Amino acid sequence: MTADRPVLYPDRVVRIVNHPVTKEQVVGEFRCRAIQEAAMRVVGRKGLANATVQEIASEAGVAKGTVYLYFRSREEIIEKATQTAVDELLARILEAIRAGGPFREVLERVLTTHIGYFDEHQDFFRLYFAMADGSEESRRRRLENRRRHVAQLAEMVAAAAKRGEVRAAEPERVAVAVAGVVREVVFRRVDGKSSYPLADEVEFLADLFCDGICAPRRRR
Amino acid sequence: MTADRPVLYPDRVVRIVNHPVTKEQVVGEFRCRAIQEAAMRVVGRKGLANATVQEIASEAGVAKGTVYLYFRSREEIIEKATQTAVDELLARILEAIRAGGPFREVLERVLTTHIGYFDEHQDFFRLYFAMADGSEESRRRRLENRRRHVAQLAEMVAAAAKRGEVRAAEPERVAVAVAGVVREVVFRRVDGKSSYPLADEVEFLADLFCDGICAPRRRR
Amino acid sequence: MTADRPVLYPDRVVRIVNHPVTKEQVVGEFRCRAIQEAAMRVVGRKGLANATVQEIASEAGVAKGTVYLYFRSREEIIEKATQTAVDELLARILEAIRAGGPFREVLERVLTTHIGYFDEHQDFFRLYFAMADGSEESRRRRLENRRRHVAQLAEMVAAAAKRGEVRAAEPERVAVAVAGVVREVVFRRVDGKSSYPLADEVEFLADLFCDGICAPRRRR
Amino acid sequence: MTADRPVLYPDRVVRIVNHPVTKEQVVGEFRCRAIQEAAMRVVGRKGLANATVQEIASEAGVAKGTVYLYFRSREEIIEKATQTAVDELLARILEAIRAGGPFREVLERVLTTHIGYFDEHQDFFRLYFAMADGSEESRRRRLENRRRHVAQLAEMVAAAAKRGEVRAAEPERVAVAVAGVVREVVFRRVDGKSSYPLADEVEFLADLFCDGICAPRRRR
DNA sequence: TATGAATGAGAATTCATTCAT
DNA sequence: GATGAATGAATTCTCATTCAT
Repeated sequence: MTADRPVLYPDRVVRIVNHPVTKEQVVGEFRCRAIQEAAMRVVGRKGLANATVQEIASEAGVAKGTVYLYFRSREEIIEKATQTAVDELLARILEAIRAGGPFREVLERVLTTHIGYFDEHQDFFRLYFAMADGSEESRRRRLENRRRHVAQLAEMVAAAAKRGEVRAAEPERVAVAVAGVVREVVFRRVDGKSSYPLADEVEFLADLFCDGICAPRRRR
Repeated sequence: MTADRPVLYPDRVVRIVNHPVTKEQVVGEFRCRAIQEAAMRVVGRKGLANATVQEIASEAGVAKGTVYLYFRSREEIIEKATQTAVDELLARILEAIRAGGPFREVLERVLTTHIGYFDEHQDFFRLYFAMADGSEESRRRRLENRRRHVAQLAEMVAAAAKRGEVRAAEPERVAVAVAGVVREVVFRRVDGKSSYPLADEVEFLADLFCDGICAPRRRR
Repeated sequence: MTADRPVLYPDRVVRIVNHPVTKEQVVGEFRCRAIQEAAMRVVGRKGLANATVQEIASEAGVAKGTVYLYFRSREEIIEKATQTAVDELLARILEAIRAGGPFREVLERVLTTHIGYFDEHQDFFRLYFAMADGSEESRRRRLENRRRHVAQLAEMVAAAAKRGEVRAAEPERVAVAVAGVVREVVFRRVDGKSSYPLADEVEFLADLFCDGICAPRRRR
Repeated sequence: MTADRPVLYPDRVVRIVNHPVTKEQVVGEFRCRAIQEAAMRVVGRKGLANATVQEIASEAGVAKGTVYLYFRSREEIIEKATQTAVDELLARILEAIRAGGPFREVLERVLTTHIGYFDEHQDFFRLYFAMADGSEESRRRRLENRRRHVAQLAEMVAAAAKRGEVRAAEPERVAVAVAGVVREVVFRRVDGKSSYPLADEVEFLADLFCDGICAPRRRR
């Protein structure tokens, strides 16, 4: 998990299989991953519109034609690469939520996870934040991801509301706000405009969401 | 000011001139505006990368070549269209800030202005929020607009802090948060995912930023 | 006849007309000439392929549309401009030939006239020497001009042969050689590669054609 | 070596290699050559300005895009095609000069080589004699070729002068004259205006340059 | 399977020509 | 007549995708 080569899949994958995995499958999965990661690095460098299949292939160390053995089209590469990384990100956030604890603690863990993920996988953010320039299908997928993301955050808020830790009203809207703020903060961090330590960033945002800015600081 | 045809310039323009404006100038300005607006609609429909000069021209009701009488390149169309609208948006937000009053009131006015602007000019949001894949110049311009936007919001917060209405700390970070939340909310509104009345949306966000979500609702 | 503005027509034109020339005709001819001269200057500056109608029009001080009142197409402008200048050049050479005298004298006069014409009308040479990139018609015209040119020179040689001043054989081939050498010399002069005084250039070439390079210099 | 398909490279290429040439290299070189030759034929037919990449590609029997696998731009095709052929031509002329012998003999060999080359590669002459309308770089290249050509001829004259075979004065100017005459003669031959046998053409020109036209024919 | 040469649809841009004013 | 805005055909170049080896 170096900064140089984002790993799209969870670090440890437990395979529960009863028939052996053929070498072809292993190689195939390895290629898929390599191409997706290459796509991300290229998009990170050049932007979505300027990421050519040729450059992605070169970056992945394969020939251009090979890419089409694993993906049907350029769009599919982008799509799958995004999806793989989003799934990973949302899985981590979910984990952070499920770990439980007081709301403030959970919120901080979620923010840390989220912002930290982008600190680590800077190449990914261009993909994640690109407006849907692609097909209708692609657009739909992005919206669905957004929905899942908001739903997770809303679950976190709703749970806290049930416990009486936060005002009960409209967890989804709060979730939207959190997502928006994180996006903007990540943008500034990746773009080099801001370089607060992660913990500091998280504390500031947790304060903001918990207490607003009108009240005097309550804790810590 | 229909949704169909965003107007890029202030609604009422008072011309104080003593020498008449030639017809050519008027036609020229009209064409420029028509092309910019067409560009916005096409980008709104197809996304930035898929907006071709041909389609922009058709949308504007002119031939492809005509576009190049008014703009040097596709990039310039996009650039100018974005800039015209951003200038207009930021001018309105600034006005909302300068009108003064208690923080909560100012904040609500700003949110209303901002979100309302995008409600009115839905086509514009893809341009405003697009990652800049283009030239270095284009990238710089976008960052500069972002900077201006945040600076305005920060000024609002700083003024309130001076008056003791909000916690003094770090107006710029608050500004970034506000910008992020508004972006996300606008995205959902334009995308049809959310249809709260504008006033409701504003009140919710104002509450959030003023009091956070941990305290019980304080006012209203 | 300034270097700045080559005049395509003989300096003094004696009109033998019995009905008055209307103002329209005068203006018309003036415009025609202005446009042709402009075309030459532009071609001289930019090359044939890069000389646009717009730039020719601007150079001539008229609007683009006006050009089409006097010429049917860009090609016709180029065609006519070339033709006018070629006619002028050939007329001068003919004059130089017709003035008579010993061969050597006539040859020198012709060379002086020819090379001198291009020294004066440097803009013209690009047109004159351009290979026929245009239509079949245009190609034919150029060949015809070449033929006339060679025929004139051949007449000069033939006359001298008749007088026994030069070897009788094949005046046309000699004429071709003279035309070729002049073209090359002019090219170098205009291109700035060579800057011998005109008289010197002429003397060298006259020596070459009269005596070859094997014999010792005979005269002067 | 048909008139239909000028061969840009020397007829017999002796490859002294100890590692095998890959098939890719061979195919690549073949394509390069095919495209260059196609370019020449198209320029020969349509003129430099009217030779489009599409037509060159079709003539070469490949798709438009293929051309760009081997050349960076239309200009480069033209440039390289010209250069390859010019290098070949000048190499042959140099060989003719270096073979030595009495001036008259060398001159005849050079003229035979030069005119003969264009008799064989008629398509090439439009490229060789075209004015350079293109980039500064392209212009420079053409001048440099011209310079090399003249320098070679001048060397020939200078050597003869040293041996006392010709008047010593100004070999370069003589060289320019020779170049000019050859150009013109080639032009007429290619254009179908003249169809003297090559040997006859050469003898006539050799006579002209050696003895001029005033003296009675001295030899043969 | 892997390759990368070949393809050709499609994009931006230019400019000769037309035509309403 | 004169103008210059408008047009759109034509051109160069790119790049996703295919396919023979």
